[in-house]
Amino acid sequence: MIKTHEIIIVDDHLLFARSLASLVDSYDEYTVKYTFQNGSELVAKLASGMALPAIILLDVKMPVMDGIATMKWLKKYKPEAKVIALSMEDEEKTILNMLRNGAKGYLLKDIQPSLLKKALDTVLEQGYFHTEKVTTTLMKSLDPESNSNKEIQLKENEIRFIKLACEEKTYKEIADEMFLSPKTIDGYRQHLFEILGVKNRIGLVLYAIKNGIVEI
Amino acid sequence: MIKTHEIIIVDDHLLFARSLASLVDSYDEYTVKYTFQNGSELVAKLASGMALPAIILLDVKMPVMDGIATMKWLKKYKPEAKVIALSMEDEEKTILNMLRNGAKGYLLKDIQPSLLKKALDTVLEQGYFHTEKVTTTLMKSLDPESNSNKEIQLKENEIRFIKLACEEKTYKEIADEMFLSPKTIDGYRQHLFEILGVKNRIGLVLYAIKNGIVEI
DNA sequence: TTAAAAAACAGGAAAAACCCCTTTTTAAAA
DNA sequence: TTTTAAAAAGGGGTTTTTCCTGTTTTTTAA
Repeated sequence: MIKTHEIIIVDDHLLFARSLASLVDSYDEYTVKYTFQNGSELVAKLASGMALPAIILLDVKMPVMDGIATMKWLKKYKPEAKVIALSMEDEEKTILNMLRNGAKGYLLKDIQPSLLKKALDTVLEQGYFHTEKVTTTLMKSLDPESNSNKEIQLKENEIRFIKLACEEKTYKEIADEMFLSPKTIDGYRQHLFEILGVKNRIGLVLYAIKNGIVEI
Repeated sequence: MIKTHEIIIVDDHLLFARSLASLVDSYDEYTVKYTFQNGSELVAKLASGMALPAIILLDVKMPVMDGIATMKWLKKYKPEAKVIALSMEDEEKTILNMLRNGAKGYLLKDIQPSLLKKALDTVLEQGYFHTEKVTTTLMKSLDPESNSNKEIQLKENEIRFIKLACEEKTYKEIADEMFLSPKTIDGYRQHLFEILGVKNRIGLVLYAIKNGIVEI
């Protein structure tokens, strides 16, 4: 009797999710148990007692509850979960963020399908799987020369401010909307310029977009 | 004997392409003949005499030769091709562009997989298939009231200016870089604010990003 | 060639953004 | 309870952006 490993897929693009399920199901050793459209659905199920599958294939970019948020939850409540992150982008920061939160592997969606199979097998056998690309990124991040290694932690209000700053509003209007003094807003602005290394509001907007703080 | 219709999939994300193939192959009536990673590969094959498949599933956003470029080629050399566009984004402009170039259907990748089956069936039977979303977009674009129908044509210099405005530069610096008077730059600014319907430079930057004038 | 349109340029002024430095309030730690 | 640190608010200033109303120059087309 062949033992099949259960897989859960989390991806907001249903067509992709189901297609991927179809592919995974075509492997004898694996069977897709569920597909979810976002992290919340997965978390809800796990929280209500569902057993962990052998592997979770987790999309990074999702609305509602994205890959990173989901990883953080899993790290806290289900640290033994084996997660392979799936992503369109190869942004260094995102990759590191997922790995730092316990992802066992990171696959770009443009890989050869055979690599998925290999990734699944390897994660089960060895506990992790990383492509050349990810390994390189990892190495680079460990390089002390590379200064870009410290994660910037933004406060709740700062994020609220940034989001509003990415609209066509004046600081005065933002202050009103946040029920704060314009001077406080000015303080946020100044502080953010400093820690993010930007020169003006344009830089702030670009930072916000590049780092997924705002959707456009 | 069941007759199966041949499908070709074009998508740079191999994992998605193969997964989708797996899903399509699971339908009795359809079989995937090829998967290509970009428009060029498809075009090359067609140009060298390959017969058209029943339906082409064509990703919109691809490197090398994207969906729109591919549609333009097909419109010219293989106008009888039945193409269903696949896309992540529901940007009105892109949808219209694909349809204008002869796509028979436009599916967002977050649809229910069952809808794909329906789309394939319908395109074969009726020649086209459109979801509610696309129909609405179409209607809106035909509505003469909707002013958003006239494509905004930007001048060379305006585009140069916009690109620089998306960096952390002052208008003075931009003027220097373009060898123009700051007053001319101010004229560009004012004119662009008007025709693009934005209130300030932030709006301009957002417009530029949304419309692919700048890469971020 | 000439009239019209578009592009470049300007003066002046208000509004907004940006900057530095201080004080008050709040929250947490010793 | 006192000390400390951070968040919020303020004072007062410079620079940049934005806006309005023009003129001059260049380009386009009749």
